[in-house]
Amino acid sequence: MKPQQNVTKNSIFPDNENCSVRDVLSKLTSKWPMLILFALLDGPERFSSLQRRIENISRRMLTVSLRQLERDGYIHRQVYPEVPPRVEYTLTKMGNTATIPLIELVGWAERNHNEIRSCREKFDADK
Amino acid sequence: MKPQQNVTKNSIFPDNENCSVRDVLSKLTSKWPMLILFALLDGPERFSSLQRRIENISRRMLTVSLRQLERDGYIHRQVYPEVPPRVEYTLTKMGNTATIPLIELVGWAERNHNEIRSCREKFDADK
DNA sequence: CGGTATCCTGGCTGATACTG
DNA sequence: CAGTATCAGCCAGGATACCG
Repeated sequence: MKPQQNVTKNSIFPDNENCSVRDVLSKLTSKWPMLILFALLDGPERFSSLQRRIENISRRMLTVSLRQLERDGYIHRQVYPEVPPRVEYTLTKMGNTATIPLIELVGWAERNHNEIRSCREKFDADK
Repeated sequence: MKPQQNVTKNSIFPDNENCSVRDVLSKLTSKWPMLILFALLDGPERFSSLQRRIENISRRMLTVSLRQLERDGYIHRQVYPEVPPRVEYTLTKMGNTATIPLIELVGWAERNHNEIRSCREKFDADK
């Protein structure tokens, strides 16, 4: 479960641009997608409900991010042919497993953001 | 004005701008800082060695990212007053613990990037 | 060697208006 | 309700030149 075999001093990650590790992570951890995955952990959600739960996301960025998550297989988009239209988003199995390491990361951030803040203040004071 | 919060399900993360969870994660997982932390896992590194090991990073972005990591307390910058100058960067204790969930995340990405690629191709073919 | 300073561009992003 | 379309601004990030 090592990140790579580069325990020696090789270069860190290839920068292939075609779904490399860098590519996966950059999309997964960018501003909105991560929050969307978390919002879907409690079960299916509709577009407007997602927008309410994710503070400050614009309709446009919600659309764009949902499309990208769907494209990469993290979420499923179910359209119910009703009037008014209803669309529900759910985590796929892969989307679900992706949240596991993400939750770890969030836990770390919650445990450490106070220390980070104080480091930052100290650094700025010394300048 | 913020919209009323959902009664049943809460909003995901507050967007405080002052070292909140969102703030910590956005800096930690952005393009270069994560790679720098990984490069330092094997021990102290000098500026030029880091630039060699992190493919395609510019001198400028390496400087900027190192400064930010130092400011937030992830790394320590040690200057040796020699000629020519020598500067070594090392992970702090906190920086070290940060890599634990990050490595988990990288492991997930490595295990899943093939499936992500195939999802993506399927999605694009259906359009 | 290990950076700064400066300029500049492309892509991310938000705002607004419109629609099936 | 659940989007699209269009436009404009900003800033992360690259290129280049210079410096202690």
